[in-house]
Amino acid sequence: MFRRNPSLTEQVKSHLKERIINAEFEEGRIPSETRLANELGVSRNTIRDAFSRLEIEGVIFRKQGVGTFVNEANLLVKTRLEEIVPYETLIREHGYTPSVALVEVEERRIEPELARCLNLKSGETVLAVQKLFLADGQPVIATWTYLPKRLIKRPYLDADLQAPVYQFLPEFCRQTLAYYLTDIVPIIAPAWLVERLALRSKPPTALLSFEEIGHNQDHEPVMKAVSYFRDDLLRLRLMRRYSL
Amino acid sequence: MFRRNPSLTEQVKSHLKERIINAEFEEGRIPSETRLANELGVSRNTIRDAFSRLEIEGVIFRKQGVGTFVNEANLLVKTRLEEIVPYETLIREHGYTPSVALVEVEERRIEPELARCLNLKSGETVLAVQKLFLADGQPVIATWTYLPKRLIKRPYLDADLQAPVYQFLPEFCRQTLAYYLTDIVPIIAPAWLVERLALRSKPPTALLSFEEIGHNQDHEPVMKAVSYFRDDLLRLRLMRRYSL
DNA sequence: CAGTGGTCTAGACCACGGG
DNA sequence: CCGTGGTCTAGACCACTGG
Repeated sequence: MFRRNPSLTEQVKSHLKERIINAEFEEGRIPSETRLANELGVSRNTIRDAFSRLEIEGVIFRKQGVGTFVNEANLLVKTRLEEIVPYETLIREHGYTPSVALVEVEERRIEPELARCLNLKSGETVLAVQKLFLADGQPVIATWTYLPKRLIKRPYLDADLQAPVYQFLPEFCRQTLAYYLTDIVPIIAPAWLVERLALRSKPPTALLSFEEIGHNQDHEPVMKAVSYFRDDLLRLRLMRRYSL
Repeated sequence: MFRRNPSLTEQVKSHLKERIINAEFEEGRIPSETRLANELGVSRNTIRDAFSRLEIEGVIFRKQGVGTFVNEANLLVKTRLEEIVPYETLIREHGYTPSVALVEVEERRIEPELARCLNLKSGETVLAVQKLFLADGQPVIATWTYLPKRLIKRPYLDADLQAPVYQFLPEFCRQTLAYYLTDIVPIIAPAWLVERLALRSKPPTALLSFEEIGHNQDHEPVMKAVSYFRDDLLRLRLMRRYSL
């Protein structure tokens, strides 16, 4: 039934996810682990691994002695903050058509606070990139990305900067982005943001921002990103559970 | 070496966590899975299960072909939003001594929006409870909890309401809180909050709030909670990763 | 090449929930 | 009681990394 690579577990997982999305399971009840193992021709452990991942994602839940079920509540959750997801995907999952605009690219002498975050010396320069993400043409997320000039190993075009950072970094800096450490910070929208995000409610307006330090696989900080969200259009919603 | 119950996996996990906290592993390198399995007298799968959970929590990371390591970066992260944690614990992990004050308890005729969230009829009443959490005596989190009167099966004292909701619900309502669906919303602090949280910066001040609908194990909404955070004292910081 | 983590199997027993 | 998910084992092979 399945090949190897991607792993059996991963194939079983996406197979089940598809059937869940197509609402193929009556009353949200998923067949038992033993039965699925027989049907799909894999061991029960493989089924369990796939179930575990789906459970972590919130797609299903299990009740000992009863069965495994589709988690309908999860359909309301469009965001999984623990995972890095391109903003285009986030926008699409909220039901809009995403697009990106490169607003501004400039080199800057580094500021002390940034130097501290990225372990840089005070003389260095960074590339500061401002992008704007739109949902159905409406601006919803504004981002600033700060990349130390020193890391850039190959010449690039502005168009290259329009791609997500996690694509730019390996290609032009020989760095792989492993994770962000993210601070969630509420702010009062400054004038330039009111304009950029076309905020219409009368000021002051509160906004969510993410302040993120991106780290490579050696746990060294390689970049900083700050994002501002229009929370009226893109609601950050998540599921919080006991224990898992 | 270990008894059953709690599960071997859980015991191995906390055993390792302790050794990690005590910095017993040189250069953050954790012994190989096979070696740990022999040392602790359990199967390699059990070690792997424990490792997986620690990896999800961000405590360790693994590199295929290399080894398993302590994740130092994780020490900066005090919050795991995906999990429900008592605010007292959150405050303690930020290095303060927590305390709670019950500010106000009142019964209210239900508002239309709340009725919709909790699947209530318009005639019903809810118990509205305001609490204030303090860190070293300073107010840092203000919460409102809304509980349908109808659910409360036993008489209670105000003191009972000072305990976390997930303790009150099973005891007085025969309900178990399974998860929250949480919206993260930035707001401008209204006057009562400026006073309650003793905000000193000149207004307007931006604040983070959580709007949460608590669900029981049958996925029915049973309560609503709104929390307001002083983000200057309690920073919401999290680790965002690729894929896991 | 040797050693590490990643995947998978087959089989065993336990704990829980419902009829 | 039976069927469910929860835990655990022993052993196999693969994929990757570093010397």
